[in-house]
Amino acid sequence: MDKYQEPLDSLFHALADPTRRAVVQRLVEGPAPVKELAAPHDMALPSFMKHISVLEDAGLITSQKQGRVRTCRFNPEKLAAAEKWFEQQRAIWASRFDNLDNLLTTLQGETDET
Amino acid sequence: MDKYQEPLDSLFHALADPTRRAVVQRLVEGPAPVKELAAPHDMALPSFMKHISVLEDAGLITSQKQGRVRTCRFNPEKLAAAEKWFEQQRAIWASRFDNLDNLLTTLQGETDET
DNA sequence: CATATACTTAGCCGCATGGATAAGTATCAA
DNA sequence: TTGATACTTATCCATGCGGCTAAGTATATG
Repeated sequence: MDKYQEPLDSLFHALADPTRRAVVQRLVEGPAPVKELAAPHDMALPSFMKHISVLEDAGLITSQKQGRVRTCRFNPEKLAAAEKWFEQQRAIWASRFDNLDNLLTTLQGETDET
Repeated sequence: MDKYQEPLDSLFHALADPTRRAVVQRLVEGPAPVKELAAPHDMALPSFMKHISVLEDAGLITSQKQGRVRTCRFNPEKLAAAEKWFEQQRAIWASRFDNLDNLLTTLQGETDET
């Protein structure tokens, strides 16, 4: 049983960590071996490898091993899926005044306080 | 001590759950009371309220109480911050062939296998 | 062949998360 | 003023997460 049924779950979970976002930010500039990726992070290697696994399971990166060295690469497809979700929400939000009912309830709400 | 020092941490964490994304998707269409938001989700109210708190702490939504009813609204600012991060990564990725070194190491890598 | 390198596997730990129930509070409706 | 409604607070529980160490494996390098 996978924990994340929906792809966006694992995707956003993977991005909800500064170490993992830093790895992605490094890999969009080009591929790198695990050792190089791990260097800036003050953390034991097995701990760091878990982050790599999370990113790989989410589909944000791929990796292959040659000899002793595992090289990681960024995979742009999944990021696009996330961006798509954002754009959909933004589009609906932008069209929220398309009918008068919405406009009225919104204006009403804006006169309230907590 | 907050768990998430960086705003993107709490933001992506908040979005890494289908219940919470569904709430956001509902709220981009307009404000709604907690009871209405909770209705589609087969979950006890206190459990659901935790999701609302997570979204509010992340800054994705706001809420105010009038009488017995707490009304929730979408807040677009934080979503924009996330979108900005995505765009930055996409921009760097798009410019990865700007120098020959990157191109060569990439072409080299594409002939490998796992 | 011996040693260093680059992971990999296994197991442990404390805290956070996502769910639950039970009981409390405040407001509105009859 | 009684009762229903809409949360709220408190507490509990199982699981997951992010870190650790210790030990193992496989591949260069001297």
